[in-house]
Amino acid sequence: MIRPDNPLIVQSDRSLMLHTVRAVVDAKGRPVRDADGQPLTEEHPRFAAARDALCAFAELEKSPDYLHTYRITPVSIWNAAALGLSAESIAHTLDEFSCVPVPQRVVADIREWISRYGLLRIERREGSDGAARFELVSDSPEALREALGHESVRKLCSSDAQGRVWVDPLARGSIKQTLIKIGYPVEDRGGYVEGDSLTIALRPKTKTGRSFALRPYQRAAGDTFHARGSTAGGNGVIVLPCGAGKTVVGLYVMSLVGAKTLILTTNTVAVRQWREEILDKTGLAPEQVAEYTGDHKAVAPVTITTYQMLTWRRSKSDVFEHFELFGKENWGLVVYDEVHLLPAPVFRATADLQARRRLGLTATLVREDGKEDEVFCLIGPKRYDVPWKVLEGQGFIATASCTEVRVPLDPALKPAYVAASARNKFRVASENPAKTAVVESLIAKHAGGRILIIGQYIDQLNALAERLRAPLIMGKTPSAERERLYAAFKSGEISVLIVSKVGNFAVDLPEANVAIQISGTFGSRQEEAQRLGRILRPKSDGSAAAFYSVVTLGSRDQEFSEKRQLFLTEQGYSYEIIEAAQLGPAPAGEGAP
DNA sequence: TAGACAGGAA
DNA sequence: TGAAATCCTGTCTA
Repeated sequence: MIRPDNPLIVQSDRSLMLHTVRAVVDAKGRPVRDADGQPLTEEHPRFAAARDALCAFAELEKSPDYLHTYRITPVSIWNAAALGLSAESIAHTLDEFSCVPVPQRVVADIREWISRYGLLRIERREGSDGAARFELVSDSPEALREALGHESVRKLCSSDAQGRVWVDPLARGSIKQTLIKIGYPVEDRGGYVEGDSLTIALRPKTKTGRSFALRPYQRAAGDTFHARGSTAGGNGVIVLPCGAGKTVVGLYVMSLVGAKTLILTTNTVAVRQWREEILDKTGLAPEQVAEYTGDHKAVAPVTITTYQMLTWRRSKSDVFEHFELFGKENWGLVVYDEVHLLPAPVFRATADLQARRRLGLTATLVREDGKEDEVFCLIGPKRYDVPWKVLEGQGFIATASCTEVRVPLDPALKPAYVAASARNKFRVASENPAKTAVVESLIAKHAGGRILIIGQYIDQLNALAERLRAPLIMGKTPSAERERLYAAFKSGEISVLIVSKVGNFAVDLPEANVAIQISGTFGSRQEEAQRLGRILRPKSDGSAAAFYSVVTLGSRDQEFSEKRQLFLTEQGYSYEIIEAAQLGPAPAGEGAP
């Protein structure tokens, strides 16, 4: 059936095209034109509903102004299957929003993939000697035969005289990795070792005396993950926006599991923050919570460490000396903070950890290295997520407007840009000095606000710092100096702070309400999300936050900027695009030497 | 024993 | 695609 009022087109290559706008028509169905004779458009009335429905099983690929492109992939479908979506409900959603018939091929693919989820299962069998054995089973003999047809699978298991297939307990992870590569996401019902028990109680009041209660979505996320009585519970990933309290979800899951816990984070600042949160919000005593880092290698019932610590090697050919931490205690739960950054060697270690409960926490499942399938089979499927806009609506994160400001390339740089090799063009465009005037205009526009300026290149940031006479924090800045500047920013003593990539991680500046991005990593979607996250803490006066991305018009800078925006577009943020000229000239004298 | 800093790694 | 930041360990100083 053709329904021209619908916004979606499903193509047979499994890409989805979603119209964001439609033409405005008069009573007779003729397009309405503006004064210049251009057809008028309005937001498509079904766009928002379609976007929210699609994000459950498709990944946003491109998001130019009028037409968003999604893609359906096996992993996106399997994550949906793990959340309980059926092929019928997905097909129904596609059909509901589609303006032309949905290709049967696509529906058939979705059916095929969904049917493969859980087709192969790992089941636990108690041996006569009481030891657990793991059997690879399937309701479909052909599927099992096909899987065993692969040499790489056969290596990891053994068949007995009855034709039953036993998985080597140490290969429980690697066989799942192997099978997902050939299109069989295994459902692991092998269960978990309980680990040494440890009572972890959440306090009704924090140590600092503030009342503390789980937010509804935090409780729901933890409960869904834990889901007692189900062998499916106990592993998987919880996806929540920056600033939505992922640590608290971690604490809640720890209290539900009630066992010794190993927590892996990205850096030492995060290690300390986790420890403080645990001591502040649970009944655990300081000696029960240890930090295992370069400074201080302690192991306790709850131990927090970094990925880098675990993956450290004396030399390239050497062993990972700190992997033994995984075996130092009888852990009942392993928490992976920022699971989208999990380094490859930790995947290997995690493959051996399939008998432990595993919780991944992240703001986005998307990895720039495309290892989503490894996260899926080794940590687990997505168990819970909340769209950013939903939390915004409930007031848990601040409202934000996103604006992309396009600046022409400084004429003086044109020859350099043209002459630069493809790889250098990006840098030349990123460091476009014409961006300075835009930044000055934006600062003037938001006078009285707390403004963060975020960039990638130290030279560029240095120049800007000098011109604006604003302090700059970068990697080399000693931690004492950093803390002093952060404190001054929080107290309002300084209103403009320039940060390099250090600003991507673990900076808690709840007061910041304006962020201006002047350069960023090639096409990193999650970096953009992190940076917006910096200003999403709810403001005490409930005011909105503003995010600006300053890019050079018609350059590689602009191309990558489009890619960076994908994730936030998926979450329902739209970028208003303006030309630098619309901001008006930079205020005279501002920051002049 | 703590802090500062250099060097290497991914 | 490349630059920057981070972390680790080890050594030196006070």
